[in-house]
Amino acid sequence: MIEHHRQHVLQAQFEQACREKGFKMTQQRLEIFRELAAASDHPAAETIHRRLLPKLPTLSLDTVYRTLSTFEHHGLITKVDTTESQARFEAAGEEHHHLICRKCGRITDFYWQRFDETALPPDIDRWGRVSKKNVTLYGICKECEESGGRR
Amino acid sequence: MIEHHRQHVLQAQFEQACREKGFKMTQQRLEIFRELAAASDHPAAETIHRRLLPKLPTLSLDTVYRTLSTFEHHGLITKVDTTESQARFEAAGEEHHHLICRKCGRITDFYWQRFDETALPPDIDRWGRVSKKNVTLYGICKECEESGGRR
DNA sequence: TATCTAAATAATAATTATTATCGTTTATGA
DNA sequence: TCATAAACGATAATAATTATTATTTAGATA
Ligand SMILES: [Mn+2]
Ligand SMILES: [Mn+2]
Ligand SMILES: [Zn+2]
Ligand SMILES: [Zn+2]
Repeated sequence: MIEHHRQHVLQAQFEQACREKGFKMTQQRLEIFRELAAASDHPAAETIHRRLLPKLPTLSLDTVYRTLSTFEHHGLITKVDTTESQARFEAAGEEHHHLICRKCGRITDFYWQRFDETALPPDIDRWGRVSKKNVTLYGICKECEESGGRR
Repeated sequence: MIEHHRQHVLQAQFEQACREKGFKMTQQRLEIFRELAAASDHPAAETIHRRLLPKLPTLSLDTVYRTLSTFEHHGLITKVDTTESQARFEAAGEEHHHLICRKCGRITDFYWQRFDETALPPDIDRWGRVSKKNVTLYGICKECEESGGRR
């Protein structure tokens, strides 16, 4: 099936990345990467750990943290800007931005090409060199507006 | 002097806010608020505590945390979006945005009226109601570029 | 394919950031 | 001044993350 094929391609790409970056391709790393590539909800380390336990029953939470840290340092994934205490992660991909619901805490992607193409205010140059620009919108999502909210 | 007068006005405004919100005006709260209103570096709770100890030697770190939480719930201050583990705070003021240096970690304000006035992408409406929009720019500041960095 | 070794893992302990508990102090209103 | 609920400080507890270490394993080599 298509899904099956996609998995295969993803795995090949990941193996390639490991070879390039010079780190070992382990089952744990592959599954953590897969999980993050498939997720759209910017999971925390604990969430990833919980989701993978059925498939990798011996996986330690520490390994999840270590692996996420490794991936981040090599640019395969990024941490999301939040005001929460738990770090939230996502696979590095196309430039995009985030909507955060103040009630349920869900973090949703959105794309905004007009913004991506807009030049920064000129005085930014005096500050230094900018390499990434993020927009975060806070508000209340439709689901929470209608019901009374908490995830 | 002018500085002295400003302090006085600030204190009056703060006392007013306490009365309105219905919470007690204590020395601790006043000093924490003052410190945050004067700071431009988005200090963490511990930083505020350290700065106030000379003036309030019995101030507990716990009180700083509790007070910041109170202020935040009443909209007097806000947490800053970061990927750090420590929460960083600022007094609520004019709409503005942040530059974060990847090397030294300093968070600098910048203003961008063009952005503030720009309409959001239309499909955002389907998500819900947005009440705040933040831009965060990541990069390397001039100081770090020139020297070798770390705060 | 069997062997070797540095890197990675899991278990555990430690650290860091934040919040809760509780007895004492204090701001505020009668 | 007095009463009282709110806030404080000391301390303990919890939550999130990182360090330590003995064991396992990916990947290189013979
Ligand atoms: Mn995202
Ligand atoms: Mn700011
Ligand atoms: Zn919501
Ligand atoms: Zn810097």
